[in-house]
Amino acid sequence: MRDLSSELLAWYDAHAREMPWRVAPADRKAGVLPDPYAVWMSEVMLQQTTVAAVRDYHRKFLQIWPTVHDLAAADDADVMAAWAGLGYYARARNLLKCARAVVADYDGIFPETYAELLKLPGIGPYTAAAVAAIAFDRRETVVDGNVERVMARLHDIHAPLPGSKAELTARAEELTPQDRPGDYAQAVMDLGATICTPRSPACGICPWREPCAARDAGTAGELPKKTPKKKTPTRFGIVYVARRKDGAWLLETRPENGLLGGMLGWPGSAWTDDPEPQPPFEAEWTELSEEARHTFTHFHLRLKIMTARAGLDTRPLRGEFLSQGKFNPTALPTAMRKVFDLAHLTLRDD
DNA sequence: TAATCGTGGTT
DNA sequence: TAACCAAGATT
Repeated sequence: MRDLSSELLAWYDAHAREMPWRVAPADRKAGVLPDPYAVWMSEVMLQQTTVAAVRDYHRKFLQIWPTVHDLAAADDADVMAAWAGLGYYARARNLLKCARAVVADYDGIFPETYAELLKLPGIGPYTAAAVAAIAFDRRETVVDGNVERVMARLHDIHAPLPGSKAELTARAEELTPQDRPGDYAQAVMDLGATICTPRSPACGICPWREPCAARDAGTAGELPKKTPKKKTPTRFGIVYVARRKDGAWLLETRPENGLLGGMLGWPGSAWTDDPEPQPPFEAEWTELSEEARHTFTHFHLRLKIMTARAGLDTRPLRGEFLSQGKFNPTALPTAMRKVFDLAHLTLRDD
């Protein structure tokens, strides 16, 4: 039986992608391991998110909060504001919970085992394996979208995801080597990201082209199969953008759970087929000519924007006025940011 | 188990 | 343009 993992590691030694939080294979061979905090941070940010999108956020977080102690002591609102734009905001809430748990329960030292990591907030099967393997070089098997795709092709597995996940995981586990499991984990993912891509895989230059069953069968480009998803519906909503004469904006912190949970946003209606108007205070609300459009994972959203001026004595039913200096539009999630971009000109300073 | 949860880039 | 896709976790 050929040593597939060794062949992939040889490829990785020459072709590893460069990432700020990653220790290059040559340095790892010299005994260097990365900062577990930086690795954990990167893996959480990389959940369903591209490396390109993560880079700047990772740099920013490490600069503002260099250690897990710093992050654990941070204000919730500051962390959510720093995460704004990256999406999947439950990750940011769990990031903070996890940092506080590591400080409180582990004296600020990240646990090294899969089982212990898995107990922490925001750390699931993938991230627990990734941190254990990459930060501590433990023999754990990462199974992300890349690994699923590579295994489906290597073994020419046509059963559709997500049902085939267990089998793909088993195939991945039996390939994980005792030596350099951390580099191996990163190697499979690099392979999937750069060679064994979803469409038009570069089989001609793949280090696993010879043992690859799908390459042999000519089915690589159509794997892995996935059960079809239903198309995304459209929901509607009404948002209210109000500004006080002193320049303050009316905003609210959204509930912890649910869509955009814990993030700053404009008060407004629920997002439904036919939303009910819910002005946050009595006023002459003016409808903006253009609506804000945004697409989430599972629905399209169209927001009608109402604007009004508020008096200094206005007491809103919901939200609170944030002074000009305290309100930073970059702290808004993208959907709310689009509303601001459309509305702020009509409410500009007098 | 299946639905929920963002965003930006690619095809 | 619409669908697809990205180093998934949670409930």
